[in-house]
Amino acid sequence: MKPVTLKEIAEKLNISVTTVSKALKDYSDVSPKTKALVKELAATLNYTPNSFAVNLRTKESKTIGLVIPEVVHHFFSNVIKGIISEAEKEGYLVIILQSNESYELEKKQVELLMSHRVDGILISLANGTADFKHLNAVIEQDKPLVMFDKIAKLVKCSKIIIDDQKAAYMATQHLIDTGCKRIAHFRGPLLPQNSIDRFLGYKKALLDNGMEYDPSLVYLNDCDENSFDDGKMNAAKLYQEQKGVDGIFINTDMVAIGAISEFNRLGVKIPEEISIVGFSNWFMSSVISPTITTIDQPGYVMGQTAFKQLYKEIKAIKNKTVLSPEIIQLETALVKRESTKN
Amino acid sequence: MKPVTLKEIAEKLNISVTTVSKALKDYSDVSPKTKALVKELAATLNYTPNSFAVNLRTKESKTIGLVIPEVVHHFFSNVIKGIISEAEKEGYLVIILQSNESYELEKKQVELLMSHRVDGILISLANGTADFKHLNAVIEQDKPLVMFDKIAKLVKCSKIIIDDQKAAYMATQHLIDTGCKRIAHFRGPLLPQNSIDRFLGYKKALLDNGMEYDPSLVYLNDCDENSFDDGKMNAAKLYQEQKGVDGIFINTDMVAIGAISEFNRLGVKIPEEISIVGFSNWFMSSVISPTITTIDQPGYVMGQTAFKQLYKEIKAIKNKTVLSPEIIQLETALVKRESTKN
DNA sequence: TTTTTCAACGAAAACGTTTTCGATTTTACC
DNA sequence: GGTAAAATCGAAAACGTTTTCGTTGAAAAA
Repeated sequence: MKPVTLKEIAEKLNISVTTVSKALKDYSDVSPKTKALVKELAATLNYTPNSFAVNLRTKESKTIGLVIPEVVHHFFSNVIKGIISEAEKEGYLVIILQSNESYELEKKQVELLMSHRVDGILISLANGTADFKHLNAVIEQDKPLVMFDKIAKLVKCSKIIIDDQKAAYMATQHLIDTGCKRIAHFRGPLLPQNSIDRFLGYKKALLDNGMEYDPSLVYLNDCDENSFDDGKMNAAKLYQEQKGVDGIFINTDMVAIGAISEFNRLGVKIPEEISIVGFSNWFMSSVISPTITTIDQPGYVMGQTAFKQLYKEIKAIKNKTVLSPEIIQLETALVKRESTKN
Repeated sequence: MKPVTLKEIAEKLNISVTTVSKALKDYSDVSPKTKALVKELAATLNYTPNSFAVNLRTKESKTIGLVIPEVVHHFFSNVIKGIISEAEKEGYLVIILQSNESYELEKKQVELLMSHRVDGILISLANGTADFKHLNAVIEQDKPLVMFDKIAKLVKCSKIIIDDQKAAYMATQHLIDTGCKRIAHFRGPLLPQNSIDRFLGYKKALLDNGMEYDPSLVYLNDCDENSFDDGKMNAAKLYQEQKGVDGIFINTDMVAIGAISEFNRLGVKIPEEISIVGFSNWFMSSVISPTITTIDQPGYVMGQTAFKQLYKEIKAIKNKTVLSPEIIQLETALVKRESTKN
């Protein structure tokens, strides 16, 4: 019933706890015979080390924390999967917490993870987060912290990102290349870095192609999310304003799907009357009608990379070596589908 | 730099570790004055208890494990979210592991969680799992185990499920009510209980309505997943066989989406030529064209309920009271959309 | 033979808490 | 003043490991 301990094994074998512990860890100063005896008994008794005690001794728990804005989300699901699969290879477990795009909650979750003494923290910021005390506190305690996707440039830690600006440029350029003359942008919320960078890429593409940048063609969301309804609302607004828009670069596929749904309802033909490019390449975008041209964002690989970097830093701290933060940029690609003209 | 300990607080205040510990936990045998002193110093030093030591002493970690077949999955994402949000209320953290629909991996993950001594385990079985030793091992060690959605009837533990048979009956009845005369079923993999129950519900509905049950109209998947491609392949097969089918009840929305995609490609009109009912009410089903009539499966609530039940059992074990396993059935509902007539 | 070396083991401290139980001091009461 | 009761504190054991440092005995070298 009660879990077996080293002590019990030691007593049954009439040797010391020390020797049992060493035998199981293949120390060189225990004879092959006793090693065999100990290992055999441990196996038959189904011994597993008490990880609470091990943690206390070694000061590490082989557990990391992950804070993301939202679990029910195609991109983040993929990131989670990448992290878990990579962590597993190194024997790490992952505790997942949500910020629900709220700064307050994010702060609380980070503190919770710190109090549980995870070995490191992986985080993608809430859209509203503009204060970084809670993150700097982590770094000051010498606990590895790696940010991914939604990052803060001002925090001194490693970051795994894509080149949002370049990807947005690519997306906008594709609209231009396929004949769009007046291109709007659904920008999403104001704050997060990706939103800013995607906007900048959009603007740069327009200017580089000698097109006018018209601020009134940039549509913001009401709240800090990127929802289906945001897409619908902005599409309805754009339709009503009749500004002669023939192409839209949209911040996120989910919003693009909302927009398409609204345009379908209004009888606006895509891509004949309006071309649309989304962002992220959610699975859904490949099955909706029309299928959506979008930017492929490598969530799974981003998760893997983020963990690998965190792991490097965890090891570095154990060896008391200092690692300077790295910024790792992952490649993106344009996926052409039906929502833009050939 | 190094975390503050009780000992340090005690030394600074010239009192014993015991008193510090008790002061922080509001024991009645420490004076209000010292309580105030201790609490103040603890706050300014930013003291947080070393959870490794607490775990070792109290033999609990306030952490539970969750094993699911797949993270990138609309239904399971919602379950995860429900679990995390409910766990948070009680101060529990959630470690998530994937089985990738593999029995071997599932077994390994459960053992991993046991060796990390989580306080309880929540699990939804892999489709291939037919041997339950790893689960019975958990129960024998007196560790609370709650299964949800994909369960094994033979394991003596609490289960949170829906009435798959009833829901499938409802779905099939709706096809019949809207005029379908020859109804096929995409059954998914053979093994898991839901697959069996949904099939039984389908069959019962046919027979209750005086319709013929034709086994050749039941399509299985190639592998243990329920994928988009399974839907495409089965749809293609059904189309090719020309058996006069005018309605299909499909195991899962993802498969239904695959089927619809294939029918769209083949020019088969939905619902005019073939009506389709899916299962689970994935978000995607409400935006694809045509939108899919489906069964709403309450993932979020299922997650919440599963944690609540697990929590009850964790508390019970702490109090050394015995709780008999409960089977909790959640309600489902038919969501009528465009893929069925009227 | 004596000395040196080495293989094999164990005692004990440490990690930071929690909790029991006994000791001491203060207060209340007669 | 003396006694009983209550209030306040602390010593110490315990949780189960890991690791340092000694100790022992036997084998090897002198």
